[in-house]
Amino acid sequence: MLLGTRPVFKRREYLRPSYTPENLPHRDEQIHQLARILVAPLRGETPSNILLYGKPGTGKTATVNHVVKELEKVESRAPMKIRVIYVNCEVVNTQYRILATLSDVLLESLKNSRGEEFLESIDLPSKVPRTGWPTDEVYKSLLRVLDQEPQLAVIILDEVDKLVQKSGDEILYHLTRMNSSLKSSKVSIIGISNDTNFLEYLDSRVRSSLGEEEIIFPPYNGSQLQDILRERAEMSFADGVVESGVIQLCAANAAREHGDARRALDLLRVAGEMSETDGSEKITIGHVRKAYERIEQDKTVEVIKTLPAQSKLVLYSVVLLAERTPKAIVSGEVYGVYQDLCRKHRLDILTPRRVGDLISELDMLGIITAKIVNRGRYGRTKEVALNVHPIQVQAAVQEDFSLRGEVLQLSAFPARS
DNA sequence: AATCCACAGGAAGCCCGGGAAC
DNA sequence: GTTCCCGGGCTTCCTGTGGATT
Repeated sequence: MLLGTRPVFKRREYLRPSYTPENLPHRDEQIHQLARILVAPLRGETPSNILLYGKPGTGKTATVNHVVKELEKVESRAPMKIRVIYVNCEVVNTQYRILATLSDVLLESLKNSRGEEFLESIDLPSKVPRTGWPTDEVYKSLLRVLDQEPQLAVIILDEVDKLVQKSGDEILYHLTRMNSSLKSSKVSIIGISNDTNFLEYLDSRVRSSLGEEEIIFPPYNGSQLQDILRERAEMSFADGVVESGVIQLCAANAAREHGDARRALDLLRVAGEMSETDGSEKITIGHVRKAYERIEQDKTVEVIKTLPAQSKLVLYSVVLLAERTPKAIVSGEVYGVYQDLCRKHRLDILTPRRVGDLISELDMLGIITAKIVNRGRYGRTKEVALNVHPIQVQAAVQEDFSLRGEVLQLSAFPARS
């Protein structure tokens, strides 16, 4: 930031995805629904399991966090303890580890309130080992800890769809039926899913118990996104720095992308950062455009970075050829350069067959375009064109490929005839 | 009309790591 | 612990393609 320039940001963190706002515009209905369901067991009713679903960035996690905070505020007046356990199933993604995580959290809090000796006296460990126990043993100990003191355990399973994809729905079956095995405590499961068709993958018994209550989060539309952005902009930026039209543009962009509020907020934040590096005192529509490009670019670099080494090499071969010649690039040439690269870096050389598949995969990802052409006498082949800027590829490939400072020179390859 | 280039892309099977079952 | 099974990455082998060339 330049000296003497007024800072654009007041509190940048309010625009970060990790921040949960006090106020969630256009989610009142969902908040009330969720709160109503969660409060019921405190009045003695059997808790329901809840499934929340909606596209990414529609405020599912934020809503849950919000309601949970409210719930914890009223805990002192509630007839039983309220324990909220959050599990992100993308990280903790096996049956065993989920059960172990849940047990550990509960054991920890029991240890804090009653002391370690108490745990020993009733033959409970202070921690479930990361591996080693039979799964049903962990399950039994979870039930026992829960019943040590009357409590309402709210188990939040974020990204459950990922869990089911990876480990099946058995764990959900057990979790949703825990209430019938508990004497004094109650359990409420909240599943959060990005996948709207998620329920269809489930066993019918699980489906009916997890989907007892469903809350749907529709995508935000343009004007709703504007409301959200305006509120956050107010909190994050200095007064009057956001030029008119900026909010609208950010909202419109995100509305096109399935009403993803996270995307919209990112866009606004990056636009702010853009104006900051410009040394500007205002955030303009131009900054939003730049921010958009930047985010798109970062996305492709990210995709390339996560490619397997061999694919990177193939892609890099295309880049080298594209820089070398304006002519159409043909798969055979790509393979030639690829071989050279492999030899140079002492990597195994894959067969042309496999490299052909890798080229197709890159095509699917949109990084390159490959189309089949018949060149008569000169055979049938694939013409390959690069869809991203060579610089982006270099940035992504060279970093972790450990090209060991040995920058690949174009001159290292013989000119093609 | 026949030929032939330079591959595309299907089928089958190998190899290996990881998880489940015994 | 061992065995079994599965899936993904990869190779080998193969057949197919269609227009420029002969």
